[in-house]
Amino acid sequence: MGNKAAIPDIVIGRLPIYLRALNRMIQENREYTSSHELGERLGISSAQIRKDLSHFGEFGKQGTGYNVRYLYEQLRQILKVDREWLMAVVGIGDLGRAIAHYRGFQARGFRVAALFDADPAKVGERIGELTVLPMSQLVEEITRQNIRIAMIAVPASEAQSVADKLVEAGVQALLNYAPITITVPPGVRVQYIDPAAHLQHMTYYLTP
Amino acid sequence: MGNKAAIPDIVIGRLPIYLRALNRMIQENREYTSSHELGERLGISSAQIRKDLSHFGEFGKQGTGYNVRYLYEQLRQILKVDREWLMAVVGIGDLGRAIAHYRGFQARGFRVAALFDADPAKVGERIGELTVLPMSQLVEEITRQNIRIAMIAVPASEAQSVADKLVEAGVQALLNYAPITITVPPGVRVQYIDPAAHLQHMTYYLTP
DNA sequence: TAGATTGTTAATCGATTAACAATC
DNA sequence: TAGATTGTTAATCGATTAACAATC
Repeated sequence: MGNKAAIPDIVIGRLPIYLRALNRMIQENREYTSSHELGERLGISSAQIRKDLSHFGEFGKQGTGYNVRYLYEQLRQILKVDREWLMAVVGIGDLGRAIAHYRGFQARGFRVAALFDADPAKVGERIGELTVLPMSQLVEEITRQNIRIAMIAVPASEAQSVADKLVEAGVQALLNYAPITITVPPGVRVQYIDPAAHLQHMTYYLTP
Repeated sequence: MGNKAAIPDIVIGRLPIYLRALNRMIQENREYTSSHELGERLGISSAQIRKDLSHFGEFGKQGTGYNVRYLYEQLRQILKVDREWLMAVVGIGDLGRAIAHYRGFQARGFRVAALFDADPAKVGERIGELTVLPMSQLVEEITRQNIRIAMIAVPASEAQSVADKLVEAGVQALLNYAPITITVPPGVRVQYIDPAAHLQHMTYYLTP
C-alpha cells in the first residue's frame, strides 16, 4: 500500500506470460496452482513469480497457493485487459491480412477496428466486417473511434512515417512488425515483432 | 582472446538489433558510424554497445568509429547468418501463409523450405515453390533436407505435440507463434512471438 | 596537432534467488 | 496437527553505466 515506487517494466512484461499460463489452466479446469507449478511450466523460479505478484498485492493463500480464476482476473485488471481495446492495422499485405483475420485477440482484450493501406488497389476491399481505408482517412477514423493502439505492418521504409502519422492521430501504443527501430515522442510506447531477429538470436547457438 | 566465459544471452539478443540498424545504414550509404550514433538510433547507451561488441573482438577505430559494412559482416558471422538456414513452417493458416510468402527472410539468412499441415484439405496446395505436406511426412522431409529450424503456427492446443514431433525430427530451434509456453529437451532453443502479450504489456501503461 | 571515439576497468544499479517466519 | 506454500527480507548475482587512458 502507498506503493509509490514504479514497478519494473521487466515485471510488467512477464504478467502477460502468467496470464497466458493461467488461461491454459482454466481450460484444463485446474482450480488452484502454486508459484512452484507456474514456475515449472514457464521455466521461471517460484521466488520470482511470488516477487513479481507481490508488487501488486497478495493473491495467494499459504498452504494452498493461488486460485487460478481469481489470479487470472486480478492480472487482467492490472494489465487493463478486462475490457476491449480497439486497434488499427496499417498495411494490408499478407501479414496485415493475417492480423486482421486472427481470432485470438478477442479473448485477450483486443479488437481490430480499422484497416488502412496506401495502395489504392487495396482501399475499399472488405476483410471480415471491415473495409480497407486510404491513408488520407487515418487521422479522422482513428480519432472518430478513439483508437489508442495500432499495429504497423508496412515495409521498413514506410514504418517511421506511418508511426508519425499514427502518433499525430493520438495513438499511444504501437506494435511494429517492420524490421526497423522507430522513434516516437515520450509517452508513446512501442513494441517490436521481428521474427528474423529471434531466429538470428537462435542461430548463434546452432552448430553449423 | 581465450575467451572461455560464455557471452550473456542478453547480449546475443541485442546483436540482431544492431545488425538491423547497420543494414539500414548500408542502405543509406553511411560508411562509418559510432557507438554514440547507433545508441541514439536504438535507444541504447553507447557504453552498452561498446561493451557488447567487446565480447567478440575489436571492430572500431578510435577517433573514427566503426566501418558500417565491416561491422555488419562481422556480426553476420558471429550470429552465423552469413549463410542460408532452411526452415520448416508447421500450420498453414493465415499466419503460416503470411510467413511462407514473407520476402524478408532471405536477406537475413533464412529460407522457408518445407510446409506442413494436419488438414488434408490443405495438403497438396502449392504456395510459391512449395507444396504443403502432411504431418506424416514431417520427420522424413526435415531429415532429408537437414532442416534445423522450424516455425510453429498451429493453434495453442496443438503446439506442444507439434514441437515434440519437430524435436524428434532433429530440429534444434523453434519459433513458436502459438500463445503457449512449450517444453523442449535441453539443447533445443525456443523463442516466442506473441503479439497479444506485447499489446498487454503496453495497455498496462495506457490510461483508460 | 586537436578532437573524437574506442575498448576496458571499476563503480553503480537493479534483478534474481535463497531463506524463513507466518499461516492456511 | 503436520505439511505446504505464501509474502518478504537480505544476500547474491549479473547487467549497465561512468570514466578514462589509449590512440586514430
